Amino acid sequence: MTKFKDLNLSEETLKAIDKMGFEEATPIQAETIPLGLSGKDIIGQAQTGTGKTTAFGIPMVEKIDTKNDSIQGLIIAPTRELAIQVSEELYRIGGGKRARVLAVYGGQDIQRQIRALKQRPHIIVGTPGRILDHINRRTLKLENIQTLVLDEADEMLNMGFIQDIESILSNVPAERQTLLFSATMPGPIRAIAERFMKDPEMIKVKAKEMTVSNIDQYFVKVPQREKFDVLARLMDSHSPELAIIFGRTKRRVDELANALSLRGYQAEGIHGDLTQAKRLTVLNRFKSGKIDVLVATDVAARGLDISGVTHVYNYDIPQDPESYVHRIGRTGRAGKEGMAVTLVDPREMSYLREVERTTKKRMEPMEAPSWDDALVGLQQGAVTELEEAISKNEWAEYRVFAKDILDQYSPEDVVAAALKLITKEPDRTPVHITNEAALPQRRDKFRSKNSGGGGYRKSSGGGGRQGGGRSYGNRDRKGGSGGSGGGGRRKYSSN
DNA sequence: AAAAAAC
Repeated sequence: MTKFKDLNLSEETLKAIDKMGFEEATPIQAETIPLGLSGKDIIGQAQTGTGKTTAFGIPMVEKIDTKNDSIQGLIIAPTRELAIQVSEELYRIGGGKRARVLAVYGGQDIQRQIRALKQRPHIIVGTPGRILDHINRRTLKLENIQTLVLDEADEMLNMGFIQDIESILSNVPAERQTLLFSATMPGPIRAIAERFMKDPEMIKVKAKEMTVSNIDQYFVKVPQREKFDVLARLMDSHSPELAIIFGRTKRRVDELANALSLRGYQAEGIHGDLTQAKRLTVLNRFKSGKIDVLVATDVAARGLDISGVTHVYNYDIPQDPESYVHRIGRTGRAGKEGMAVTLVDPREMSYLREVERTTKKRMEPMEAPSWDDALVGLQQGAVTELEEAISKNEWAEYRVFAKDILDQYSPEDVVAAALKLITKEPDRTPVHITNEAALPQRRDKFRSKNSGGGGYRKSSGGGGRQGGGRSYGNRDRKGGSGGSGGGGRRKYSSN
C-alpha cells in the first residue's frame, strides 16, 4: 500500500491531502502521481470513485508556480456539474499551496466569470463550450498552460465534442503535459487520444477494481406499458435509501418525475433543459437527502460522485453500452454494495445481450415483483421505521397509554396494528408514460412523421390498466401525468 | 437516435 507521504510531495500539498482525510493512495493514484510528476503524458482508464481526480489533481497542483500569475493548468470535463465537482476537489488539494482554481461553465453569468478570470487563477476547470467562448472573447489566455487534463475523455472525444476540443487544443502550447482519463477505452477513442499526446504511458486499473464487481446487476423483462408499475413495485420492495432512475429522453424524465411524485415518492428530475440553478438545487437536494429519488437523463450518468446511492434503475436500456457502464457506476461506490436493475422491453432483449458483451458481465434475470411483494417491502420498511423510533428513545411520555392498551390487548395485536398504521400501502394511481422509446430499427416510413406514443393510446392506456381502477376509478384523463402529447409537435397532420 | 455543451 502506497502512502501519500512516500510520494515525494511538498509539505503544503501533503497537509492539504491530510486535511481531506486521505492517507493511503488508491491504485490509480499510486501509479499516476509519480508518472505525472515526471512530466509524462498519461492515458488512464478508471472511473470516478477510484480517486481519479486526486490522481491528476496532485501532480497538477504540485507543478503550479503560485508566484506566476498565469493560467498553468486546464481541465476539461463533459458536464457542468462534473466541472464544478472537479474544481472543488482541486481547490481542496491546492489549498495548502494557495493555488487559485476557477470553474468556467455555461449557464452562469459570463461577466461574473470574466471578473473572476481577472483574479488570475492558476487552474481552470471547465466545459468545452464556455471555455471556447472565453477564448474567442480573449478573456481566457492559455499560452502558459503546462498541464492539460481531459476528464471522462470517452465522452469528450465523442462526435460533437471533438471539434470543440481540437479548437481548444490549438490554443494550448504544444509543449505541455497531457493527461487523459476515461472509464471506457474503445479503440477509436484511443486512436484519437494518441493524436493529441506524446508517447503516452497507459495506466489501467485492474478490471476487477474498475468495473462493477460490487454492483449486482439485474434485468427485468417487461413490456413498455407496464414499466412504470413495475418500477414502482421494484422500489417498494427494495426500499432504496437513495435511488437514481435513468430515462432516455428529457421529456420522459419530466414525466417520470411527475408520475413518481404523484405516487408519493420524494422524486425530482434533472436534465439539460433545466436552468443551471435548478440543476444544482435538485442535485443538492438529492445529496442532502431531501429527496431520495433522482430521475435523470445521461447528464447525471458520468462522473458525478454522490455518496450513498444504493440503487440504479434504468427505466430504459441505454442506447450505448458505454452509457450503461457509466450509469450503473453511480452506485456501488467507495467499496459499498450497489444494485442496478434495467427494465427491458421484450423487443430489446438482443440489445441487452449486446450490452452484456461489452461489459463482459451477465445481468441476472429478475422477476417483476407483484403488488404483494411490494406490500411486503413496504411492511418491512415500516418495521425498520418502528425499530428506529424505538432506538431513538423519545417515547417515554407515551408509556402511560401503552399500559392502558396492553391491559386490553395482546402485545402482538398492538404492534401489528401500529405497523399497519405506519405502513404505506402500494399506490396504484394509474399513470401513463408517453414518449415511448422508439426502437432503432422501426424508425422508418410511418414513424417519421407521426412519431409513436401520444394521441391514440391516451384514453385506452390510462383506464384499461390492470389494477388501475381500484381506488381511484376513472381518473384516466388526469392520471395521464402531465398533459402528454403536446410538446414540440403541434403541426396539423397533412394526411 | 438522444443527450451534453455557448449565447
